[in-house]
Amino acid sequence: MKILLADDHELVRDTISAFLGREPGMQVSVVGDFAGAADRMTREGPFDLVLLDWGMPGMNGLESLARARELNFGSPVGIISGTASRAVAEQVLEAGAAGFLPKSMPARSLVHAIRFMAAGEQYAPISFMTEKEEEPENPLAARLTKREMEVLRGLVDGRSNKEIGLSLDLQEVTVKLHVKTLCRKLDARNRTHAAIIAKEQGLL
Amino acid sequence: MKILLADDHELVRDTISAFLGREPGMQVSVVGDFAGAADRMTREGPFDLVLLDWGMPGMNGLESLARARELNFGSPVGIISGTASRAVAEQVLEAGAAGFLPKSMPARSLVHAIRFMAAGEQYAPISFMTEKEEEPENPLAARLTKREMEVLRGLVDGRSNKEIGLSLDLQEVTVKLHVKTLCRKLDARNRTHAAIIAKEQGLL
DNA sequence: GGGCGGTCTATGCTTCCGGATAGGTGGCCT
DNA sequence: AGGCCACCTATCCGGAAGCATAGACCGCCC
Repeated sequence: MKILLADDHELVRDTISAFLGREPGMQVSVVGDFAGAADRMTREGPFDLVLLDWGMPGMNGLESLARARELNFGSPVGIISGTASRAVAEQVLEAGAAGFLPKSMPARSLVHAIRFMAAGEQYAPISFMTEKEEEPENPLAARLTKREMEVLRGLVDGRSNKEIGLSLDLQEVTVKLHVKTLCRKLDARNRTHAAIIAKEQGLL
Repeated sequence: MKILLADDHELVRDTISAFLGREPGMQVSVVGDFAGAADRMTREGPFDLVLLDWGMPGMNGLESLARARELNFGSPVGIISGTASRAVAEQVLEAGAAGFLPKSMPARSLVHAIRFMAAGEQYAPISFMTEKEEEPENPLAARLTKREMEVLRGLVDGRSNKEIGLSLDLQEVTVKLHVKTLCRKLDARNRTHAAIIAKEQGLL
């Protein structure tokens, strides 16, 4: 089974190909960008399965996916990504990708997924496709109440306690209370730190 | 040699650990977030080398790095990242990380790097540290002087004027001056707003 | 030399923040 | 009913932040 793996992270593609190479009958070729993948496909193709990283150089979304499918003579082309959302996954599967492999999936599933895709089936890890259904929620956000979130938004906008109180129809002291609670819950040393942490964690 | 690898991408940590596991004398433990890493270190530590992904859940920049170094009793702690810039690399090395491993490095170098770091040396791939010299300078950053940038970093860390003054060997009043100037240049209404703007613009 | 910008410091003042303490209300659950 | 929790308010205090004004040093450029 001839497989082509395209990923710009050399460390990742090396170790994955080493991992797959131990499987009997698997021959893994690796490249670091889309141009390299296209080149390999035209010269050595078609492959039984081509895996393209969604964020690699030269990779241009669905357009590149379609082009790869042409170059591979219709044989399966799957997408692999470390950051893409479920929406992207649905999009690429809709567009005819052989599968979507988030880098958060376990390695032992990878072999099965690859054989599955090479056999012409469409693959996507169930856990990934379902878990993010309605839970892009931040674990930290769950610990904050509605009021605290409103005050936090004021903090991030750099407003004073008084201003926040006015916009939320609260007394300044009450805002102070929420700010103190926020600092405790976010493990921040003061309002500025809390705002920064909120920004970093994407608590908006 | 006991190694702890913390990365939120299961596929990546599985294949890397499988790759390293073939090396004689290497025992690789893996976890998926910072909390897991902290737990392992307290219960099974110290490790000869701990590798932390820069973007994993619970990972909070230099703060987490420092905490990990404590938990590992001073034994080497390195940073691994797929996206971080050269600036981040320099920052973590400055902060005492055992090394910086971009995921774009070849796997064959990984083993050498690990043995190097476990031996107490500091490692970073030369190619990565030199090639990215071309920095897309922020237009706003050009308007800030060196001192102002230093103070700004203090702001983003949520430190008080007094603390910033101590770390930079300045009087508190002087820090206040720089903060005021920063607010004017960044068009911020106060220190918190300035810190947020700096974060959004990536002025670090 | 003179001007200018970056840097540092000082004094004095008002306002705001952070923290402690002490309550009060209403909703929800057992 | 009692307990818990989110939520709101009040008062007090020390310290920090923010602002203005003023003076000084240095390096650089015209």
